[in-house]
Amino acid sequence: MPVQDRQIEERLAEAGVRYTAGRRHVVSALERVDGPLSAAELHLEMGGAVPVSSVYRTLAVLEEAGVVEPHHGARGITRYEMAEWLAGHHHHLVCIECGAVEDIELPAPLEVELERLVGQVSSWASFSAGGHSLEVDGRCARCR
Amino acid sequence: MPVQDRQIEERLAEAGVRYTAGRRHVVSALERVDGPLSAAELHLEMGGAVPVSSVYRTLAVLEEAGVVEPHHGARGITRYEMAEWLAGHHHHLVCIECGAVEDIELPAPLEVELERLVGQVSSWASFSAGGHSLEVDGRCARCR
DNA sequence: GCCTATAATGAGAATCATTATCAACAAGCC
DNA sequence: GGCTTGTTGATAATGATTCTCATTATAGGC
Ligand SMILES: [Mn+2]
Ligand SMILES: [Mn+2]
Ligand SMILES: [Zn+2]
Ligand SMILES: [Zn+2]
Repeated sequence: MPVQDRQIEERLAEAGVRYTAGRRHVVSALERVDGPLSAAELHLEMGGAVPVSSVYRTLAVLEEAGVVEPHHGARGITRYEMAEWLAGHHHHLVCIECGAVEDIELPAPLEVELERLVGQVSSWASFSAGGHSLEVDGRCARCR
Repeated sequence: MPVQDRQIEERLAEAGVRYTAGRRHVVSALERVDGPLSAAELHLEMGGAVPVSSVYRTLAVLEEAGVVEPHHGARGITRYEMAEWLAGHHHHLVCIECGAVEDIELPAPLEVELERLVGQVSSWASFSAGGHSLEVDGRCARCR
């Protein structure tokens, strides 16, 4: 029961929902993989332990509580990953062939620069900026 | 018939498809608006002149030919905009409230830096990079 | 202009991800 | 144990997108 799990439990308590076995399953699957997963992919990753309809509802609950974040990809597929306050800030390599998403981290100096720019350009556009994400698309090692 | 249209005609010819009236309608609607549009939104924008099923097919043809590019948003909705070689390279401010997407341009120096980083981190990940896009999410002026 | 081959269109059916329902179930509390 | 309320899971409904196929338009060849 790592620190993370305590924080998640707490966050769900604040949201007024229980941290049930099914929800723990989904969280632990998301923690174990390295990029965002769709409901169907999660269902498989858990060996069918949690039915698809429950995966969807669980993801909605976790998103509402701020534990996971959605990522909208090709073919109308939404994948989820642990929220940034749990997984750390990062960006994505997206394969235009198979849709796989890989996490990447930028070197701190560029990240700082980006952060500064985002604030600047946002205020100029009267836009209240929350997060940001750099998406690089191309072909993954398997799809070359 | 602006320069753009010549280039598009040429590109479609290379792709071995015709630049028909319906396809011209869709292109001109996308050129006239200021953010990416979905198939349904395009259908409306054109006053129903092109049936929805044809809009979808047309967008697929235009994407295949590299004339338009998809943008994947919430609720499984895909919106299209003119490709970068026609509209210019830019990034996006995405409103988490109403879904509106606004185009932004980064200052050249940061763009150069980004480009360099994208190439670097991609080769390290055995990833063949195509384009990249920085998405900033937050609340637009209207939704504050 | 007319013919023919081929590309494109449009109405509707089919598909697929997601969401809503609702009856059965589990947890917390007295 | 009963009671209350949150949770689950099978299934139906929804909505965006894709497919099908009969019809129509277009480009050449004559
Ligand atoms: Mn990620
Ligand atoms: Mn744009
Ligand atoms: Zn791939
Ligand atoms: Zn807005």
